[in-house]
Amino acid sequence: MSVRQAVRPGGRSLRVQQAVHAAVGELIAEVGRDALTVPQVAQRAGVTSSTIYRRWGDLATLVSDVARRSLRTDCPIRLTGDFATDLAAWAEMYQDEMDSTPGRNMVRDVLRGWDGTTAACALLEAVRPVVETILTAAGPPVGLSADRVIDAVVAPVLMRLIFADAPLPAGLAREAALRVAAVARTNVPPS
Amino acid sequence: MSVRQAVRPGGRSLRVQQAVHAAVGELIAEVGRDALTVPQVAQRAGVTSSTIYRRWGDLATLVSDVARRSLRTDCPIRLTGDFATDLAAWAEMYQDEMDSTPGRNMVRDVLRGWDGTTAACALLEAVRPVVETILTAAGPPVGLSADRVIDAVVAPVLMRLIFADAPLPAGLAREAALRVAAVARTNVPPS
DNA sequence: ATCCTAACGCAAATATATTGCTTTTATCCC
DNA sequence: GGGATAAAAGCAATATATTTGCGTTAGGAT
Repeated sequence: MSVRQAVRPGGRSLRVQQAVHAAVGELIAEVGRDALTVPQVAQRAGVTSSTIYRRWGDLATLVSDVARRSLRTDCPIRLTGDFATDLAAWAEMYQDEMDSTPGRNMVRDVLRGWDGTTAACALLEAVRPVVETILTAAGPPVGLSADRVIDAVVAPVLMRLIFADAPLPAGLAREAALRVAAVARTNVPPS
Repeated sequence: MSVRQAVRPGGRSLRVQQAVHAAVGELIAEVGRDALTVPQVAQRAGVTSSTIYRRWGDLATLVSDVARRSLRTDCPIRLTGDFATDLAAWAEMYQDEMDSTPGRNMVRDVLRGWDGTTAACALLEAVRPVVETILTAAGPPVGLSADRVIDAVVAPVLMRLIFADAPLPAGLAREAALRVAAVARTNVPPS
């Protein structure tokens, strides 16, 4: 039921993994996630169903596995060194990226493969290094940890994406970023 | 695939619903969520599998449906009228309730039944009236909406519950509540 | 009381998931 | 290179779950 990281990282195992991942991507585009089945993926990838079941456990885990790999972890923001500016710019980009059709699909797919007990997924871990980069570039504001920033900026986006009925308000993440930056500034002893 | 609210709210339909819900609760306690199957639930409830498939669509939707009903929506906090005090007290209670085994299971079950497109679920809607009650009892602080409070207090709890590896830090929600209350205070013109 | 039909039961047909055993083939070690 | 080893894949039989057509039951309305 759990994804085994392929003990053998090359050769046939790798080819099978690539073929299966590609098949999932193609078929989701063709028939949609809801009509996707394991036997279908197996046939398209040229493997047997039992291979998929043994390696991934079930369809949700497989799709979740594929979805995770579409996460971008880099920070395509030009850093100015000004904390409020940098964080706001990144926050805006983050919200746009998550609140898109592929972004929402990815969140949905990752959650469907979640087993509920172990660590949820890489969704947050992909975000932390970026936030830390922005923090250190700014040198970093008093009393602000990456955790605090993620709680303030990322959490509302994810929460509303999943649980809220209404679409995300424009500027939600950007304003949260500016707010948390402003609070940090008030904590700085006024020289 | 979607939960049809029983068009007939009484009689046999109601009895079937109650029997099925009870069976789900019992069997989850006995064999665990992961070993639960539709035929098993059907047998325990004294109905046929096709009844369950036709009415709920699949197991995840059924379990999600049951989980939603275990949400408590009332506010068991004695309101003092002081915003910071009341919100902090509720936040602490909320975190404790969500960060328990039944709380985490509920979140997990609700998400597993999520179809990813429509409104996620009642998890947030159950919280909003409570926050609004606290806000109005305090009369309400300048520049603070229920949304803002939920973003600040509830979002980090839910996000970490789902996506974070580490256990919830003690006092996470309480401190977030105090922080948002403090910010609100600074917005009030100093009489 | 009688009609209407949503909801259920039954059972057959289909689809999906699991598993024991065999075969292939990376990888390791000489 | 060449052989030993075991992980990973294939195959096929089996078990389990899901879907579906059709007849039946019983709320709820007239």
